[in-house]
Amino acid sequence: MKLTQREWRSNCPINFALETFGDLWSLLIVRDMLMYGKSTYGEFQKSEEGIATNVLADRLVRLEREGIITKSLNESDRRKATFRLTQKGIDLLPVLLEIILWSAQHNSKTSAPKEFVEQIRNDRDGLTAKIIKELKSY
Amino acid sequence: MKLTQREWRSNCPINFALETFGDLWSLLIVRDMLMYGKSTYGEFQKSEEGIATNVLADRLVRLEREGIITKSLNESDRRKATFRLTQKGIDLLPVLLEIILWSAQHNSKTSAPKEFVEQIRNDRDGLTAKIIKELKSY
DNA sequence: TAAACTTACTTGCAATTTGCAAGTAAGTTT
DNA sequence: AAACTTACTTGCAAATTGCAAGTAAGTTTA
Repeated sequence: MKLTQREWRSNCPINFALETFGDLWSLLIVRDMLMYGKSTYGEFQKSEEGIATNVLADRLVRLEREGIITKSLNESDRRKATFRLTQKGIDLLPVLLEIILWSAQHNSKTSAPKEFVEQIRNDRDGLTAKIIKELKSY
Repeated sequence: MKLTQREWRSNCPINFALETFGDLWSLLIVRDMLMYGKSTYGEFQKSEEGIATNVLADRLVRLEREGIITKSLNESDRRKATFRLTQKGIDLLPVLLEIILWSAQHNSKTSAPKEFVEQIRNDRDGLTAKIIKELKSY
């Protein structure tokens, strides 16, 4: 019965991740939530990279399906949904931090602040705790 | 003059990475090279995920263009090219390790060996040094 | 030495995804 | 009530993906 059974290309952990968020946009949404506290469709759409409306809608649906975010109604404005990271989503922070380090090393035009990069290197745990604390305060 | 100037959606480090390897296949190739010492087209093609021939060819060209791998002729069999990771490619190891940790946590069917996951957690530097040493011995 | 085999792609094609921009329905503000 | 805002949806063309056959170059075998 294939109705609810998802096929995986392999059980390799790298492949699992790629099948979960291996596209040009998903991690940008996670970034916006983890780093900038964004939580609505309109906020994500305003990001500099300029995601298309249909792709944004699609990715939010996917990320919710993958258990990385949850979607709830905004009570003060019922046109809006509020998206929040699950623990599974928050657990992507170390991945993002390593990606930032890699990019800072290899992209001469990176907008990653030097102090931020140094902090990832020198106080990973402190920074992680700070980001998560800020996240929970939104 | 736009001939050699590449347009980036933004200078954000996450975006830089996604524009470099944000697809379903690129990191699988890097995995095969870092973890399994694969170095030829045929070896990559045999991976369990079953990449299409045209996509594999395309990704190898891209990874080379991005400076993550280099391609050289195999002198003992001139039909084959040998691909090797550059330092930029090797520097993706910490990203891969964090992805493995994340997946091990969130994929109940992961094929990542428990001892390997424990080693990532307990001796990151030792493991990194070991993988790189093995890499250079291929 | 020629035939058979292997290797790394290339090609043809259909399905799917992406990106642009206009459209739409529901909700809020004026 | 009209105007505006929000979150999508839609139409469409271009790009990408995946399947599988095809092709050229190189190697092995008889």
